[in-house]
Amino acid sequence: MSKENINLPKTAFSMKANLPTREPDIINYWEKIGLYKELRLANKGKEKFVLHDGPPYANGDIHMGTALNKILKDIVVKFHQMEGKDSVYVPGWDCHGLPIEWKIEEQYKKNKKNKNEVPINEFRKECRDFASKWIEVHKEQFQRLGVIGDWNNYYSTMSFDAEAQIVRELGKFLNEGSLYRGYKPVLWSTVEKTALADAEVEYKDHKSDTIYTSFEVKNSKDNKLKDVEIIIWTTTPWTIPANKALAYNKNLKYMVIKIEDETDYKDRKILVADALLKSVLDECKIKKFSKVLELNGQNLEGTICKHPFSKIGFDYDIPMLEANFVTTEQGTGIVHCAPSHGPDDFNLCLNNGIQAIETVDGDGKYTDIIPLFKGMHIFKANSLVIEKLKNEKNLLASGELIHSYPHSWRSKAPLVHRATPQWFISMESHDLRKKALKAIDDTKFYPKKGKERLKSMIETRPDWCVSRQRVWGVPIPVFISKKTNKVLIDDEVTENIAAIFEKEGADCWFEDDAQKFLGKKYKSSDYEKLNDIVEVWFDSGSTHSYVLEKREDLMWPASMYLEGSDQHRGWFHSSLLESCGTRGRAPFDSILSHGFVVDGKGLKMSKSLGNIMAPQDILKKYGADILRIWVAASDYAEDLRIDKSILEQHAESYRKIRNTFRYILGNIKDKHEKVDYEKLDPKKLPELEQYMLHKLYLLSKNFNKNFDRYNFHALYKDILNFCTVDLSAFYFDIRKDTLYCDKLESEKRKSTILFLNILLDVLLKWFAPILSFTTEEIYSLVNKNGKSIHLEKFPSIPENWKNSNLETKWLELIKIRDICNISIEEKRASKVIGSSLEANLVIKLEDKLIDLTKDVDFSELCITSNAVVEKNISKEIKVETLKAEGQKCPVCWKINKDKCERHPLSFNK
RNA sequence: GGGCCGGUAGCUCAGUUGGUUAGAGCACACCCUUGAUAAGGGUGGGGUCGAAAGUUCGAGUCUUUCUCGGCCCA
Repeated sequence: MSKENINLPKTAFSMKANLPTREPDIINYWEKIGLYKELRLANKGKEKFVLHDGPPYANGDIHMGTALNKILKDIVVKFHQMEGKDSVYVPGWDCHGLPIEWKIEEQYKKNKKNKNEVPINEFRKECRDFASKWIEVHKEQFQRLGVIGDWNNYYSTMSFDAEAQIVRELGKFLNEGSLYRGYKPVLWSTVEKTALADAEVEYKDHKSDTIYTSFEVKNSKDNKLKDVEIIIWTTTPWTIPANKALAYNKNLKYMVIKIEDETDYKDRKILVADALLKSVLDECKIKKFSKVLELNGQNLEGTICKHPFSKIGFDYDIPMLEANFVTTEQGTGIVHCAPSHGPDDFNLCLNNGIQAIETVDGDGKYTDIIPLFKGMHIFKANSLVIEKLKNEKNLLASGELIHSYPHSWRSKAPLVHRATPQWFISMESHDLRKKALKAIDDTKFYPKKGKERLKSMIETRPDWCVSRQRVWGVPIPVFISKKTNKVLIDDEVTENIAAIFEKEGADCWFEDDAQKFLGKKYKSSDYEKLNDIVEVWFDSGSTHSYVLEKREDLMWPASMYLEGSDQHRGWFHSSLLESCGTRGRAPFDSILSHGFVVDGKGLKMSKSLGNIMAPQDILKKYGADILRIWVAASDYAEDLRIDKSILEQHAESYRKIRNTFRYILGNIKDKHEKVDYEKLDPKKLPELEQYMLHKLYLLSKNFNKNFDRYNFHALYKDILNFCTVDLSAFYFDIRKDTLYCDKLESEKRKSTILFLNILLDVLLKWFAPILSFTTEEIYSLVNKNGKSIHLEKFPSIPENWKNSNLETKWLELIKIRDICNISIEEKRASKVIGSSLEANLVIKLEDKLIDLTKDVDFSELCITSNAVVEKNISKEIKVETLKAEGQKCPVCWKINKDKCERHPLSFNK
């Protein structure tokens, strides 16, 4: 029997996807038809959805994290697009900042060039070129992922209009008075007279002087603490003159002992942590003593002490403050705090209203505010401090220690923490914290836990330090009066600077005459021009002002910001503060945050573990659609695992989806007929198709629900399961007989083809935001209109596809079918039959089920040659499988005693 | 070290306010098919719900401790 009498599927849609080579062609196609422009044109005037792109740093190839972020953004944007909104996506890049400065400096090092000898703007130009280069690389890489956006009109934080607007934004804080000058410790090299970033620091061994000294209690809630002396240990005696506080841990136990040795400390009572008592006794060579008192850390609350130099010019109160950074690893369990010389000290003091001040100048010499020591270099001060402590009888012990200590990567000189003048935005002066907390309440978070995370950070964060002593960034546009030392506050000057930057960029700030920026109102000789730059979080935190507000195609506030969960402290945070400070509300209506990409075991990716996966490699091996499936199928609320086997699994699912489409396309012979859903009368279709329409109805309900909650992994799983369970293993399997063996004119076959057309339409659209390439491949196969699947809208499934009664019935039928399958399998296992078409079924049902199934042909449902239903007295469903006897029809392969009813002629040949 | 979040079959995920023998798909095993064919179908095995203790008639779900992992901070 030849095969010309049956309708076998035929399609140009290949089983093998070949995504790595096919996808770039599709990108070219999108480019050719100007897809992004088409999208804007087609949706002009519709309600906008603006996902504002958090700018990645323009430095280095993209990694899995960036790929995840961009794909997730693209999926969200496309969903809203197909929902019927004008869903605009403008990508951007973060360009200023230290990492790029390093890269250029590294190049200098290689070429034996000295940064300090290069004119600043030459250096800045190299930074700019470097960032530009990486923007181009990123653009290619992002587009390769299938991300659709305004790639030709992207934004960057280093464009002239951005630099200008950043100045204006900072000007708003300056003019309202919430931007102020304060002091903050930074790692400082007294040799190079410059601040160093963490990455410029090398740790190596250093010999330090160590001391144990004492702070006498002046006041305490606890009377027993009167005349007790608090002992501290430090490796930087030179910071003692800058001491402002002592820190204790409320969870530690402390001990007061009375020293009885014949020393300066004879009969004095000292306090140390219980856990460190032994080591203190040891180190300070205390032989004879008696225990006086044991107390909990919390009893130290509110205690005020005297400085060990209180009699020689340091007569001020030293409060004891609670801090969890105090440990019992070494020392005494009490930490001496100099807010100008340590980040911990600084933060603790700041939270308790003690400001850092400039105690040491850039050369490393004490400033005038330090009595006794002013003008002295700090590294020479240790011995003097020790001598004075000894004189004051407040030196319990001294020694030396070799330990790991920060050094400059250039000069190799030891570094110190030094309070330097910095610019801060106050959290309180203009209620910034309050406004930001209110804004968080008004924002929707996906997942919900993001809200608490951001909130707790805003609640406790200190004032925002926005200045950096660096080169590659936007200058802080501030002048300080030489006479009064006051900051010049004048809107006109700020605007003048902004206007100049807009025209020529910010470089001119460093080289042009200050008069140019001051205008005619002020004389440049009266003012000092600040040379600090704005920290990059302020740059990117202001994108809403120079991107969302300025561009016609966007809107303020954005519908959504979507970033990794680390951005709760980063971009979400800085954007929120900047916008609340200048506009009183958040620049976003909602925040979607995703977890981090980790390896298959849940460990973070690192070079040392050798578990890094590069998106480039995945694209080469699997293609972007597989990566997109991975994104869609993973729960972004948690960390996302990825490894070879996980990708392999998704590639397997992809094949299932691809074959689902291939089955449809093959049977409709690549000719898609549009179906008018509203005009379709389900009742005119066979029940199986009616039931499948009902399934689509349910699926669409879930689809919408999951989309509303941005639950993509549930949404994807639903459609995937529909393809495998309801289509491949059920509907497709059953309808093969009709499609292959029924006449083309048969109503049943026509209904099947009609349903396949509906399926193609619905599945293509539902999958499009995720499988952007494959759906496009199919779309252009069946539509030669030069359009794109991404210009389509999601189908709206009519209410009359819903048929709950039918569902109840068909769930029963499927239950019976399952039992039939078990029965068939038994016969197959015992080698009575092979194919299910070699079976005849005898199904025994109770009356109720017989009624329900009277018009049902189980041989069709179970793909057997024959099936009869008989009455069963009990409720149990019983199925017997018999070997079908007779002749196999050469067309439909059903076995009949008589000639095949459908194909009687086939036997003659 | 601190704050926050998380750990359910090999994998990706479901498991309402605590309530039958903890589910799905994939993967796996075996079988069938050779008219979706580097496809398709059927059946089946697989989990001490990270660990321990507690509350309860009853805990994957509540509490505590521990452990492992992630992000942020120090």
